[in-house]
Amino acid sequence: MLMCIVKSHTHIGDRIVTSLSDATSSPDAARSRPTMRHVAALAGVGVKTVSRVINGEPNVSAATIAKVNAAARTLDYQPDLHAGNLRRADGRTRTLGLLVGSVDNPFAGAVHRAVEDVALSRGVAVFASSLDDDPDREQEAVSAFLRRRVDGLILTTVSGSQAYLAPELRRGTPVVFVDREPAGITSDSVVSDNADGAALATRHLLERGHRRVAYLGDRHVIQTARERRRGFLEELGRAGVATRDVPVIEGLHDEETARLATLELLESPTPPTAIFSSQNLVTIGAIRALRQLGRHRDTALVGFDDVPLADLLDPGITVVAQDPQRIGRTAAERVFARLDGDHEPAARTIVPTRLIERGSGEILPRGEG
Amino acid sequence: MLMCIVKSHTHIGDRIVTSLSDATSSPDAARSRPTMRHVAALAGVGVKTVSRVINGEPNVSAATIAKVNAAARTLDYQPDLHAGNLRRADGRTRTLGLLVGSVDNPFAGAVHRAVEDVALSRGVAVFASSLDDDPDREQEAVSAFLRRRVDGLILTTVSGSQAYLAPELRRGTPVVFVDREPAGITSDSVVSDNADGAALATRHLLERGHRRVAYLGDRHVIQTARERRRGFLEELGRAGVATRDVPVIEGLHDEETARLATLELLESPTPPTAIFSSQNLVTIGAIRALRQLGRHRDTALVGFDDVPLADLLDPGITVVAQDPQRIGRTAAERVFARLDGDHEPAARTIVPTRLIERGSGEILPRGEG
DNA sequence: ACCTATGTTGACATCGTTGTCAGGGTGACA
DNA sequence: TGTCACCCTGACAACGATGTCAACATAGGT
Repeated sequence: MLMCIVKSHTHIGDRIVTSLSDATSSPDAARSRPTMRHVAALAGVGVKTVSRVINGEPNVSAATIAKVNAAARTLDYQPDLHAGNLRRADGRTRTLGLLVGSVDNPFAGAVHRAVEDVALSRGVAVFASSLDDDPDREQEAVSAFLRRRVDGLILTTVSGSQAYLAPELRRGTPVVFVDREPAGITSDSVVSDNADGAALATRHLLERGHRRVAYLGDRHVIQTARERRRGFLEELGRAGVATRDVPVIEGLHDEETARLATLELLESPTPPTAIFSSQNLVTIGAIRALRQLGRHRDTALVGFDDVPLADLLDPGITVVAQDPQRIGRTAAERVFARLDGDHEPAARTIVPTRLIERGSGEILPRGEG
Repeated sequence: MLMCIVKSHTHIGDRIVTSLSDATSSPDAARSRPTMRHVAALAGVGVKTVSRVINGEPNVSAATIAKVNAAARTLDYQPDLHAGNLRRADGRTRTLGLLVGSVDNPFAGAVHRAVEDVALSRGVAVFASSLDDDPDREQEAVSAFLRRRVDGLILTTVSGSQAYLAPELRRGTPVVFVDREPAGITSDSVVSDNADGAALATRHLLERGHRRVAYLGDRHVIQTARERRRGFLEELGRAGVATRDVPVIEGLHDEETARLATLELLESPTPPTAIFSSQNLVTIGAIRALRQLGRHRDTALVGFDDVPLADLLDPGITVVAQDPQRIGRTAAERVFARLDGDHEPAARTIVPTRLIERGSGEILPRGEG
């Protein structure tokens, strides 16, 4: 039982015959990946018919469907999605590119998971990459996504301008910015209300009588970091606190830099009675410093973005929690809405933040506690 | 300035002329994605020459390179990686499929990040999916990866057998199993020594005099859960503890089920003096239950797999930590080694675990503390 | 028996790219 | 001046699939 495949060429009369031994047992056949032509040959039908069966198109007889399916199963045939896409009318790769801060950050993990869930329900696979707040990585990740012809992009960005995406947007590729808003370009975005959340946290501390409140922030290039700083300072201003002497420490991007900065802050001549930390890793660094100096029970702390197990610490960590799950879901839904033909103007979706009181934010200023 | 593209057909003398208006300004041109033909036409060279420039092939004059690059930039041309792959000799998509427990689990996040780092250094993009310990999801995720022709697979699995991957393995696709070992098939795997780690945790508790030690485990279908249970029970056996009355609770898969099971356990007539929880979410659930009943200072707890902020809790949570970062890195390196032609027999790489004492595991049995 | 409507099927061009190959230009050397 | 080698270049087929279209078989109506 020898199976032959005839590849016809355009030159009339010129034919090349490629013979394969029995596809079910020969190592040769097993080594190369079966194509539709192999399935067609084994089933004794044309390739187009195989295509019809694989894609569930109508007008194929039941007997033919059975033959083709049997052949496909025998050969362990897997259609090549990308080859199909080359010719397919809609040109969709059923693939999405997701760029987050870092895939091992809990916030990003939650966003990712939500995006995946929406994508999965539509048979779309997700490329995930970590930004690491590096503009070069941003460029390379986006470029890698586009070279792979993703149907849509969900991006956390850090470079000064995303204008480089303008041509791609014009071609109709949906781009949704998450967590941080884009610059130099207009497109959908899904973000927390950073300034408002920061103001909320700040007001919470002010209401408890704190006047020396310190700000621990991420690098200034990061849009949300600027927003949170703004919300913090504006709230102080509204309360009539002179912002000149307020300790504003920026450029913190991981636990360790945050811990060291907090140590320095607490050991200064006039340490703050309360701290607002503007990011989850910074919050953790601040907690470590407070513990290290035994000051965690007399220095108030409110963090922006929730921290794992924050409720199990003593005191529990009061935070302005974002809703990463909802951010991710909403972003994915926007991408798919665009793919489904939504041509509304670009919209900014603001996902509310929520203050969760757990103890650390309710500590009163020293001398009044 | 009108740019024309001539598509020659095979029929001699039959030519179709497609005219595009100026590609730099017309909305028409901007809407469709530029191909090599567009770039070639604008640069006034052949497509193959464009291909050479884009891929950095040698033997192209400096002047031509400049012309092509200028045209590519003007049109914002992005090569289609998948179209190229169709013809390219090695057939590599520079893409990898990663299946983890859930992308929002900290263990999985760390594995993912490590895989990404290795992949990025080789220009390979990563598809990430969540397994959710659902055999159907496993099948669908693998199938989705294969239809997209990933170069390699890194898989956490849950179905009873991975024999369905045999044909794919025969075709030479590298498959590396992480965290859990495969069944029904032989391929590379990178895992923690689960039985050994569990025994380590158990011994730690036994050495401190505990005799009523409870086991809180994940679902029995999960290979690592079985291994950890085995290590636990074997260590009890070695210490001469009768395993008949040992509370072994299985089937816990999230914080809440673990919390409820722990509550029930602690409220039984003869509660354990120590708990071994075999997974990070289960550990967290157990912590919550212990706190809830105020028993966290008199009931010892050792968890398998580290928990975020475990060192900041009071007491700190003693764990047998895995090294997810190393597991991910090693798995990715194995995939690339296979792709680079390594044909050694399949190997199981065991990444050591490490007991981290933080307090909860050093609590002595009641009446002796 | 004849025509038409409908269902089934496969040949062929095509998607965007790369491999092959052959043709032409240039410079070195005899 | 002729030969040869080398560099540059582009026409063409091919990769694995789908869209188009025409051919054919079958059934139904006259």
